[in-house]
Amino acid sequence: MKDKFYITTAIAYTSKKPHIGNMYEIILTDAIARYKRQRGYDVFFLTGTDEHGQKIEEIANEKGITPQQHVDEVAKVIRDMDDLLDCSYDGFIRTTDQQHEKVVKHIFKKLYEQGDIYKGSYEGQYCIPCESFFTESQLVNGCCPDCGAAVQKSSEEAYFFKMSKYQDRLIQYIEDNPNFIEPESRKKEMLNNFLKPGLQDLCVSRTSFKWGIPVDFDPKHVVYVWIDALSNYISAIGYDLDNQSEQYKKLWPADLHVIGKDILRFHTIYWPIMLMALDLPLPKKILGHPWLLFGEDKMSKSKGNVMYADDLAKLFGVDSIRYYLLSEMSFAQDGSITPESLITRYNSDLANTIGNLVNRTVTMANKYFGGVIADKNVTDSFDEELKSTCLDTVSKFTKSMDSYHVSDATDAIMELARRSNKYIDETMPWALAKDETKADRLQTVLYNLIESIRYIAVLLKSITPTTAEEILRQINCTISDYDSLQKFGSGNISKVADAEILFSRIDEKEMTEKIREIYPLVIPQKADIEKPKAEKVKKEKAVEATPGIATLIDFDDFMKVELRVAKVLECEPVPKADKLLQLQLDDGEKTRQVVSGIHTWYEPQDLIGKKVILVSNLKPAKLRGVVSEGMILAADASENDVKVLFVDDSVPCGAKIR
RNA sequence: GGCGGCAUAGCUCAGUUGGCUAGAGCAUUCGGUUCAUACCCGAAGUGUCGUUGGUUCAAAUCCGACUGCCGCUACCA
Repeated sequence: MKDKFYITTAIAYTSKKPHIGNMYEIILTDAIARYKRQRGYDVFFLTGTDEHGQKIEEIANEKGITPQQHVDEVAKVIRDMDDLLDCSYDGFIRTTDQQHEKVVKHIFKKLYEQGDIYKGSYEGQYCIPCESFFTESQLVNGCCPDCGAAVQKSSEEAYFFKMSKYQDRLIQYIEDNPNFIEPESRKKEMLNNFLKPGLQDLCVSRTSFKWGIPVDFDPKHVVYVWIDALSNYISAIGYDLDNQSEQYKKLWPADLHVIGKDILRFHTIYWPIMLMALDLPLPKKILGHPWLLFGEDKMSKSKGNVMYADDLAKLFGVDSIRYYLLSEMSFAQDGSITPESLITRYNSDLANTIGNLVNRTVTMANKYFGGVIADKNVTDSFDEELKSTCLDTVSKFTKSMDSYHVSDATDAIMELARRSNKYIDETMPWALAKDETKADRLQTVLYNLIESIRYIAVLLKSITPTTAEEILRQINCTISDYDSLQKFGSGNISKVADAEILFSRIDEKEMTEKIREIYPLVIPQKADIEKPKAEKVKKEKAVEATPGIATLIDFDDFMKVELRVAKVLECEPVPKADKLLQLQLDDGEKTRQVVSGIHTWYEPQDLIGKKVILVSNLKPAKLRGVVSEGMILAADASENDVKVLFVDDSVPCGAKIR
């Protein structure tokens, strides 16, 4: 009986059309799924869409349609894109599916009834586009640190999940299963930043919007994103608390969740804890993949550097896009897409190396023998090397795919293609063709070549499925199972079809123009090319000018900072914080509150009645929930000591310092 | 501030448990070839393997310090 392999992508948020970088995840997952099928696994590949939340509600309102209409539209766009890119998913879940909603309600209720979820209240700054809450200190200029949109203060009744209850069990699990989180560095982040310091309870419901799954027993709440979205992995395969489907019993636990590095925390902490609370086994592995950047920047609409897979597929072909993403993205490091690199990789790898290899070989077979292929067993020393490269390639490919290092696997295929091209030069078929007595040798050479091309085709099945089939068609081969790669010569090929070009070479200038037509901002204009260099020089100069000290600033820059003398009226520690003191200051006009991280060195009585220097025009911020309207100046007296700068008592409060 | 990662040829990166003249792809130059999509093959390369101490018969590879970049995070203000 076949082993099962249950693999998932994260579900895509139905706010807008996904860009090329967003599609990397499902292509990666698809390559792994196809590979596992090739290896004989009974694969179930799940993907889908995350369709709830305030942002969807707002977009629908703006468009004057219902949220359901909106998500129906976008879910279709996403699914069409998946289909276009040949993603061979077996299941497609939408979080608006009735069955999913039912399961989520049940899960929420069960967790509430067993005391893992309790009612409390939530306060924070909420970014609607990102669907996330932020603390004051996370904000950048008072706006969302991710997208830069304005945030709004929200405080509302909410349900919370008691995360801390399970944290020790989870730490234990992660330590017992060292490969649970990959890449390794991400595991350390999770452990050191969240688990070891102690988990905060997680807010799991909202009342500020309606577009979500209502909480059964308290319908003014809707289930907030995590319980809703994460449950898809079990609801999609028929989990339902007390009545679990056969499919669920077969598939769970998942073998691999493929997700973006940005949502690792939710998949490696909250999701496992939810499962523990439900008394279900944990997934076997979470793979946090890197991002595809545009050049060195994150893709975003506002930067104008967004490209879409459907546009690019029209220009380059679906398999070229798949190949590009899979070969360009390494296991743990962010990858990069630019029109130039896309064209270069296409030409050098697909057109010149693989495409040309197939074309020249099949052409020769037709030219010299009318397409007939046979192993006449007239060998030479070159042959053995080619054969062993074929076998080595299989084992390298296998090893890489088994550990999900897909770009290493594509490298292995390219190596074989290069080796095969070299074999042609070594054996010089065109020279053999001139000598009739060498016809058998020539047959053998072509046979070996076609067989090594078969290896390439079979291995390409998971990477570029259409191309793989096309190559097999041209070499007229039906034996393409993975096991047939065990032994060189298993292809049993006797006659090839006509040669047809797989990837025609692209003219760089022409293609660059075509891309510029679609994405005018993506191709840098001449003026922009000089710019980054200039900036770099500038930066270096600034550093040079002031060795060891910060960059020099203008007087005007300094005058932007308003410093005033203020008197400490009251001072007390901030509750639940051991480094923070909360001060009430007289700034000459009014009393203002400042929070300072100096409790380590000062007790309240050391400060009360003293006069200090206040940065009075600092944007207010919240620290540990307490508003701070400015900061007081202190000096790093030594590595581990801080001294507050006190001012002579004769200086009046509010006096300006300059 | 805390935790983690990375610094190798012009560019993008490989370098397994320390071992002979440090590798690949792309780009560059030169040569070869003509079956093929001006393609392929070969050669030339350039490298103080971030800086600096140390361990060792031997270090890009191990340890310490420093510098720079990146990621995560915070009771930084």
